[in-house]
Formats: sequence, C-alpha cells, structure tokens
Amino acid sequence: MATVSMQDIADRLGVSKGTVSLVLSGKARNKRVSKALCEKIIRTAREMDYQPNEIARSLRTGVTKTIGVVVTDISNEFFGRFTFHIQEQAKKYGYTVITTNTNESLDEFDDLITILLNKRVDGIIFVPVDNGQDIALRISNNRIPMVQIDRYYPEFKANYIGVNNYKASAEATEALISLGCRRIAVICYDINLNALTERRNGCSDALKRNGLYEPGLIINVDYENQEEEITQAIMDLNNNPLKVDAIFFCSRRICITGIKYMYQAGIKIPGDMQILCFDNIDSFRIANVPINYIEQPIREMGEKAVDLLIEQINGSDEVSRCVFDAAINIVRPSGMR
Amino acid sequence: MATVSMQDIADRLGVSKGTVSLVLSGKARNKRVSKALCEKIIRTAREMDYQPNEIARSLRTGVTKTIGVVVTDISNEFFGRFTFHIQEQAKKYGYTVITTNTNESLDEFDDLITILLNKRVDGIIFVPVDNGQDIALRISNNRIPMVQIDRYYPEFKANYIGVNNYKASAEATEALISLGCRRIAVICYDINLNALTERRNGCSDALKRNGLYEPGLIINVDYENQEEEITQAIMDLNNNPLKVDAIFFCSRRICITGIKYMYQAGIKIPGDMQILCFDNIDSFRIANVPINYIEQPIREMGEKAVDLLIEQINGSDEVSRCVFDAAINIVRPSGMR
DNA sequence: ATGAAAGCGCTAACAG
DNA sequence: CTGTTAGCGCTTTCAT
Repeated sequence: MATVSMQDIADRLGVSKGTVSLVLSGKARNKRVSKALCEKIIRTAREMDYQPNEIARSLRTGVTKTIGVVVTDISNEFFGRFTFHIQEQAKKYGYTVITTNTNESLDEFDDLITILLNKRVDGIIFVPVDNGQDIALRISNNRIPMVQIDRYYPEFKANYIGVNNYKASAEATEALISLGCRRIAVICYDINLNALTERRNGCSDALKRNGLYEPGLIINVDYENQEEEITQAIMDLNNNPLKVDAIFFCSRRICITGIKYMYQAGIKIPGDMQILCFDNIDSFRIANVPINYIEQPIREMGEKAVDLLIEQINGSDEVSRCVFDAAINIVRPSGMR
Repeated sequence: MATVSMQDIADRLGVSKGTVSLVLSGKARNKRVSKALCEKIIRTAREMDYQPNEIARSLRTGVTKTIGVVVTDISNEFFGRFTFHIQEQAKKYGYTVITTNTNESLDEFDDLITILLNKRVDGIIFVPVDNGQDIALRISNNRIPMVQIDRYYPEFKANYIGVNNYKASAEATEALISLGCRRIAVICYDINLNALTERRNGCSDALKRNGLYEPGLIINVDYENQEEEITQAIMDLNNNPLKVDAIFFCSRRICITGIKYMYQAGIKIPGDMQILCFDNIDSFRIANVPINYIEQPIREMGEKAVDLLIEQINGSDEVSRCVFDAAINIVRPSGMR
C-alpha cells in the first residue's frame, strides 16, 4: 500500500533502477533497452500501480513544470477569466499552475513571491502591485522567467501583456462627448501603475482637447475601502450644483459598486447619467440599462502570457511588451435623453 | 549568482550542513546549537540571500504544503469565489494551492488527479465530475485526504461541503407559487450528481404538492453546448400554447444565458415571466429587473473545506458531510402582474 | 554543542 | 543492452 518506487519495480524484476528510469521516462527506445525488457518493465509498473514522484524528479532535474500566477483577486471576474485561460494554455504545455492573490497588498505580494521562488516554480506571471519593483526584481535575480500582466513597472525591463489603456479610454471618452456628454467624471483607484494612470490620462486628455476638463471631477479611491469612497464620490457628484452627466469607471469593481449605489440613489441611467466602464461584465448583458464599456481580449492575453513565459523558460531572453487592442462598445449610437 | 544552499553556508562558516539546517528551520533553540553560532548562521544566510529549496525539503519530509483544488471552471463566478476563499484560508495554514479546471470532462478530471497525486499534494479539494467515482477512489487509495465540494458521489465515503439544495429549491418554488405562478419550468444540466438532481427534485416535489407538476417543463441541457440548448428551451417554452409563467434556472450560467435570450426574444421580466436562479450573481444587483435567487454561503463553505482538509492532513479520519443553509431571496414580496 | 552520514526517489553519466 | 554510481538539497539520527 505504501507508494511504489522505481527501486521496487527494479527489485521485483531483478534489474537496476537506472534501467527502469530509462524505460519509464520514454528514453529507452533510443537504441538502448531491449524491447522485451521494456515491455516487462512497463507491465510491472502498471501492475504495481507505479506513480512517478514528481518531487524527486524535480529535485534531480531542477524543473518543476509548474508556473506561479499572482493576481489581485481571483474572485474578480477579470482575473478569474485571465487565470482560466492561463491555466488552460499552461495545460497544453504540460505545466501546472499555482494561483495566488495579493489583494493589492505589498506585503502579501512579497510573501507570495518568496513562496513561489522557494517552491522553485519554472516561471511567474504576475499583476504588479504598486511600489513592488524591488519584489519583482527578486524574481529576475533568481533568473526565473516572468511576465507582467495588466500593468508594468516602467523602469523594469521585463515582459508585459496588456492593452492600450490610454487610447481606448481617450476614444471612448470622445464617444461619450459626441453622445452629448459635457461634464464627465472619472472614478479610479489611487494606484500609480500604467493600467490605471493611462485610463485616467486618456480620459483627461480627451476632455482637455474638447475644453471640458475639470480637475475636480477626477476622483481616486483607495482599494481597501473602495465601497465607501465610491459611494461617497457619487453622492458628491450628484450633489454637485453643476450637473455631471457621465461617469467613467476605471474598473469593473468600481463600476458595479457605482451602479448599485446609483440605483439606490435613484439616479437614472442613462437619463440622469451616462456610464462608461473599463471592462465588460457578463452582467451587463443582463442589466437592461445601457452601459458603455471597453473590453479587453482576455483570452488572447492569457494565452499569450503563457506562450511568452514558456519561450523564456525554454531559453529565450528577448523582452517584449505586448499591447493588445481593447474594443470600445458604445451602446447608444445616437443622442440620448 | 547560482542559488545558495545550506552546504554553501556551512562551507563559508566551517560548520556542518546539519547544524545549519537545525538553525535555519528553527529547531536550534531546543537546547542545541549555541546562541553565538545560531546568530552567525542566520546572519550569513541573510547575507548570502539563502532561500530554502522547498522541493528538497518536500522530498525529504514527504510534505509539500500544497493542496490541489479541482473545480469545473474557475472563470465561473461561483467557483472563482469558492477558490478565492479556499486560497485565503489555506494561506493562513501556510499552504499553497494548485488550481485546475475540469470543464465537466471526465478525461480532464482523470488527468488532473494523476498530476496532483504525482506532485504529491498533501490534500485535494474537488468538485466531482459525473461518473468519476473511480477517479476519486484513486485519491483515497493513495491515502491522500480529500474534500468534495458542491456535489458528492453517494456511494463514496468521503468528506463533502455543500448546501441543502433540495430544501432551498423546494422552498423557493413554493415562494414562486405563492407569488401566483402556476406553470413553472425548470432548466438544469443533465448531470446526475446531487447538487443538480436535488435542485430539480426540490422544485418538482414542490410543484407536485401543489398539483402543478408537468414533466414536460423539466428540461435538462448538456454542459458542452448549453448556449444553444438553453436558447432552444426558452424558445420552446415561449411558444408553448399553455403559457409558462416562471423559470427556475438551476445554475448561474444557465440563468445568465437564459436572461440574455429572454431580452432578445422580448420576453418581459417579470411581466411575462418570473425568474428564479440557483445562485446569486453580482450582476443581479445591477440588473434592474427583479430576479429571485438562492444564495450559497460561499465564503463559509470555502473556509470550512480547508479546515476539514487540514484536519485530515493532520491525522483525523472522521468523515463528515457538511451541509450549509442557502438563503432564499424573493424580490417581489407581494403579487405581481 | 556540533559533526558525520544516511537516505528521500529520481536522472544521467559512465562502465562494462 | 544493462548495471553502477553519484548526486540534487534537505532533515534527522547517531556519534562524538
């Protein structure tokens, strides 16, 4: 009942452990072990229900066939999908995935990277946490391939997969303007990483170009107590004497919280307020109010992240920053209200 | 630059590897190594940036501090949340989590269990796949602790965490009836595992008790091409000369697909049709149509699954089936139409 | 209080 | 063609 090892098979057959290893790892046929012995070994392995010990194999070869994935929060639909596609793609290459969540916490990020490195993963795909450059640096100091997703550390020369946040945000904002919106607010996390700064800036710049920019309408909230801050922000916007007529939510969670509150507060969409969300949400399809959104090609990005990582694991040392195009979906084709 | 081992530290200090191990794994203070040496070793380890090799440790101790989690599809909000809480709880115990998706496929389930066993995970939390008893049996044959979640194999004596599907479905159905619904349809996966059969039966039995049961209105769809089958089912129900006035969707994905199609088809909720969904969806809060739903205490379930598993890993051999209460949320408190 | 050595299960280089 | 052997990095028992 105790787990059977190659030695056990070797003993039973009176051959050596080395031969068993050769056969069982498929390297036998290369004009090595005789066909008869091969078959005998394979048969006995099956009979004894032999299962290779990957831990021992990893220790010996230095390869774990495992990649670490660090996202903000896997229960977030965006990262859940991203992770799903990473996993499915990794499976194709024969890799297993350890997933972890930072909750945007620098300490957790630090701990997780340590754990992954100590577990000797072959590569790491991660969502950078604000101010975590030094932590990310530890990965490369250990010569472990990595790919940043969603955001990147600008000074850090490492692979990155993301979308054209700036351009998509700017274009979507222009679209809102051409729908007739004049006072557009932005609600974003106070995180200083490109994915978010570019969204804010894309929107601000578009507003400036149209002479509609108002600094007071760009609101940044803290990740930790976003619920309250978002609610408060909308309350303030709603009480603003100069009526705001559209809100650009920089992420799905912000948007969901925002919409919930708007219902409570009796703010009509799109009658009182137009909405633009960075990210598509499954639920939008069942929310029968018009919600404009920007959609990232999550599947392609997830698959590409794995492809890139595997290339690195296999020895490539080209660093690439891969920027995908986000799709802009404006629900109302013509004037509203 | 090459990774530093305990031997390297030992060499540098002229002590033995064993002593270094003792100190670095914290077992030194037990009246063993001298305080001075202790400090010296710890300091040098830090200086040399020593990182323990968990693979080697695992090989030696037979413990990986890793648990495997097998869900249907992590991009599904329900499993995404479940997995999130499993991960956060595992983190508290110092465990890392490998997550994988079966997509309800028996072959994938088989492969995944093999991989997890070969990677020598300390325990497995999994969502059973229809007809996968023999595969699950392999886990217990290897004496690896496990916990089934969401569903269970009836003949299989193993831990399980789930909800009272039958009771919740029956009560929710009764609630629909008391709202005035008379012709209630059910759309469910054709999967023969308790989570789903109990939902169907809870609903059917409630209908029977009220003399409203009609076999033709209980529809089972295939997981693989659910989109089409669900759409078709609703189309049929809509064309049914005897007007159906409510649909019970047995899972969130079925519900989302269903609602999307209902919008397309111009079916008004709740005017034309009342809706009941097994599972709450974040999006419901932003869908401003009334959707009745049954909500599982996902967080508690995820945490409990880990607690249970860890107990088993620590030697307990009690088998428990833990059934949580789902909450029923009926949106319209009084008559409609 | 510390060192020496065995061994976890596997691979790979070398010998025969 | 097949056996032998030396580790991979760590823990742990047994000496000293």
